[in-house]
Amino acid sequence: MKAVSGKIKHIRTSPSSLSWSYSLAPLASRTNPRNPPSSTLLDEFINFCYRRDLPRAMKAMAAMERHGIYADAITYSELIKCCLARNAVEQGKLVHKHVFSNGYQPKTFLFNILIAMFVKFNLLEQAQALFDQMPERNVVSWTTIISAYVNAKLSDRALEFFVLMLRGGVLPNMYTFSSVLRACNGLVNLRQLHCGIIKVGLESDVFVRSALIDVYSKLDELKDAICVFNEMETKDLVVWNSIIGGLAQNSDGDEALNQFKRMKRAGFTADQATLTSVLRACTGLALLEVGRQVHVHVLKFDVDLILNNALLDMYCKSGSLEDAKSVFERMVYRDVISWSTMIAGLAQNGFSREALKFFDLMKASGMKPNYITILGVLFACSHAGLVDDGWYYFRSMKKLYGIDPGREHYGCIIDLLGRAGKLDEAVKLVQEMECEPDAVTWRTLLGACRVHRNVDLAIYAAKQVLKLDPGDAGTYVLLSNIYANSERWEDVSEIRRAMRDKGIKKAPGSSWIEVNKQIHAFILGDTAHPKINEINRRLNQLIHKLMGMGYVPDTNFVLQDLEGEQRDDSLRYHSEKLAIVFGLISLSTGSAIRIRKNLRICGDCHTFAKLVAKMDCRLIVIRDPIRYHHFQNGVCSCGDFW
DNA sequence: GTAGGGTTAG
Repeated sequence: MKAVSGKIKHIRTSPSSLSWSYSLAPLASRTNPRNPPSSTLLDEFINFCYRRDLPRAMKAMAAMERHGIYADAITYSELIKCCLARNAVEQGKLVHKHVFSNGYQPKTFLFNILIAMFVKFNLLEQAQALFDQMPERNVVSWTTIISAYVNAKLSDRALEFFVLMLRGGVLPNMYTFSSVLRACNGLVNLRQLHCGIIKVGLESDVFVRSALIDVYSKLDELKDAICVFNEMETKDLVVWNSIIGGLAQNSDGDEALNQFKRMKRAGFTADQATLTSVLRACTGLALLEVGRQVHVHVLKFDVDLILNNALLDMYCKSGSLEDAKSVFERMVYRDVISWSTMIAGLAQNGFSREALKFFDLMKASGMKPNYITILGVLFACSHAGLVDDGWYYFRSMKKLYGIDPGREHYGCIIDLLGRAGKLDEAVKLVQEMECEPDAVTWRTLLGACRVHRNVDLAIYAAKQVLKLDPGDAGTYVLLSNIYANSERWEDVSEIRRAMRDKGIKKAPGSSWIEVNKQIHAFILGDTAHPKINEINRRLNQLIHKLMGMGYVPDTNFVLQDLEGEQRDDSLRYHSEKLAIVFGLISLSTGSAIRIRKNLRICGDCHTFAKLVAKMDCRLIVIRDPIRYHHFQNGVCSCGDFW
């Protein structure tokens, strides 16, 4: 009723319902030129429209049509608002038919309203047909149709209409630009649009700016996004959310959190979108404690599905599955993303059986899995070595769920076969894949060769990786180590030369640990951390103690090592060992040590972590780029299979 | 009558 009170406040002062038609008399002047001079039917119709009485208005409309009586565009727009509010699609279509009955041609305004109605009802074809039928189109007509195509993710079509609009000499406004910006599919047309915006003097509009920030960051042009953001004198919440979201989605979690602090200092209160992005930043950095703080604020928006999904993911990716499960259980609504997040989260953390149990529960609840759900399921199978189950899900996904296996699904099965030592079958699958294998596919096979020490196949797979991804430093190092191990020194120097010529350097192994909501970073053989001397002293003592318990540092890890060429002593100072020791020094007795790494963990650090977890009776969680290791009581959740 | 921000994999 909100809209009604705005429109007819002046005629609702009388409490008597009988006075309605009398009071509405001035509105009858909103008559269509086709109408007879005065009409009770029309008065009634107008009355029902403004009272949002859809059934009676529809009846009155039918009666009017029989008598050839029509209302004005404002009245029809009220009726359409009512149809939209009730999602009354059929009634909306009847209004459209009524307006055009007896060959009447409405003005642009009413055309626009009808087009907008069809768009909101998701009837794009009808909207387009009406648009085509218009004798004259203004900026609103064009913007409505462009924005409809943008929302339908038909960017090319949206851009085509934008060009047609310009050719037709219609000047775009801020509504048009905020829509069409979202259709940008490349930097070139984004820059052109940005110039156009400046030319027509719309660059200071907040809607246009937030769209610009969003599109620049989606195209990975963060510098430009930040530039647009910094130039703004007045920012609103959405603009802040755009920049925080852009940073969080581009793996710049640190900066996203910094901007979030600035936003709060500027006096803004976070809403659902802000918190979702902040959680995503925490997820990327595995900041469990900061994430927990955010959780407190999330409670205000209890039923927000997207926000709760982001919370779930944060807990999963911080290795805290118990928290994830309790959030999941408390969620009022769950969608396919909630389920997929849990399944993938459990699988990545090494709880494959539980992941598959969740998949069964999901199906039992009637939820239909999607492409990503199946990836999580296959990931669970591959990381638990469940060959038969993996094949079953892979072979039945098309039939049971109508999902065609993609490259990533093939990758999971190649991984599964490779880990299980079935390298021949894995190679066969690569050859039979319905899609072209990419660098990731070959790297998966290479990983399996590393585990099973198949030198010839490893060399072949590494060469395929380098053909498709010539800048992959890890593969160069691995290949060089394989050659070194086979004493193929000429090949070794060729690889080194290639790396030198191409300027390829391997990123040093780094680990991060959160202590008191602060992130501490360690790199291989670190000397920069303020407590490094104490860490090294404790590390040496610890290694000595562990060796007494039977620990033998594994220095022969040529086919295993992903940290690079360092051997012997440097093995001692792998970044995760430094981070573990720092955790032992800094965290209270018994509390979990959680570490995030940029490279995959090596065999020696894996053994080390198992022993430390046992000796110190605490949980150690190490997250690498692919999966998670939960070390407890001398064993790892990955079952030494990674 | 037409506009901007948030979730699962890789």
